[in-house]
Amino acid sequence: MRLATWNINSVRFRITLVRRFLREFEPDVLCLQETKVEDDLFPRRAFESLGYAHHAIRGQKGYHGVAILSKIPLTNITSRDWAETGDTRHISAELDGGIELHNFYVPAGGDVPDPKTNPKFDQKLRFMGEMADAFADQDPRPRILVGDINIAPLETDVWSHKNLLKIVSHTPVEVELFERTQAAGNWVDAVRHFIPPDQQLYSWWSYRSPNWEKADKGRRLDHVWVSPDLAPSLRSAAVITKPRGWKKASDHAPIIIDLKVGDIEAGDINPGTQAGT
DNA sequence: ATGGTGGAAGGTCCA
Repeated sequence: MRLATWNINSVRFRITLVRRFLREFEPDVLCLQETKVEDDLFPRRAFESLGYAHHAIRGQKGYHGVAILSKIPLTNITSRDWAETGDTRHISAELDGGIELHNFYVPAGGDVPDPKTNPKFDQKLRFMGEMADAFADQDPRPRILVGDINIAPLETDVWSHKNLLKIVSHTPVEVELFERTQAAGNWVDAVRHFIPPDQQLYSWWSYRSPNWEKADKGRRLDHVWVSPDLAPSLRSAAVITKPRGWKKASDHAPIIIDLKVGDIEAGDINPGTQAGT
């Protein structure tokens, strides 16, 4: 099974890029964040025509929004309001075969890394805290958590650890909370499972840096976690950097993981698609 | 201390 996650920054504005990505990389399941569209205006047909018949969509007008588009049937579709944001930042579904999939868009947190003066940062910390609690007391079962977590935890997940220590997304309080959430759910970082932590790895490059590729001032804000029972099924994982260079690109690159589950064998990711070095 | 870019909404917010 091939699973992809991508902060698309408006699914309608970038529907051509989404279709190109689906044709070139053929994931079985695609998780999107920042779809920026109400559910009844979601471009379902574009996905149906490429074989993604099963949809779990939770969106709102103009901001946020998450979606799961799948070739595999989805059941038990649910969503939750985390940290009382009132935003559409989460949707979950069960994949045929029994894997529980959670798709998150964690709040970015604003500019000032102080929960006392910046309500957005406070909300981000509470959001992550609730995520830690939510998965801590569940029975061990196959599950996958993906999304734009808006935190780059490792020193090698940012272009400069020192320069970003006080920048929201890489502050010590966020990193600590990220690690606590990961540990509470016994989550395995599927991407770092294959790409060693001493290697620089990013999934986001700001629009504000004109030559993003050459400057390469990126951060790894997007993540794929799997429950420990699924870790032996992991076959490969990669940040797919190419779509960041496409015309009208999202500022985030998609991530793909391949798993051997059931009778669906994972295809190897094409050479040359991996990020870094 | 500021601005750089981008999408969507709609004369501004959020990232």
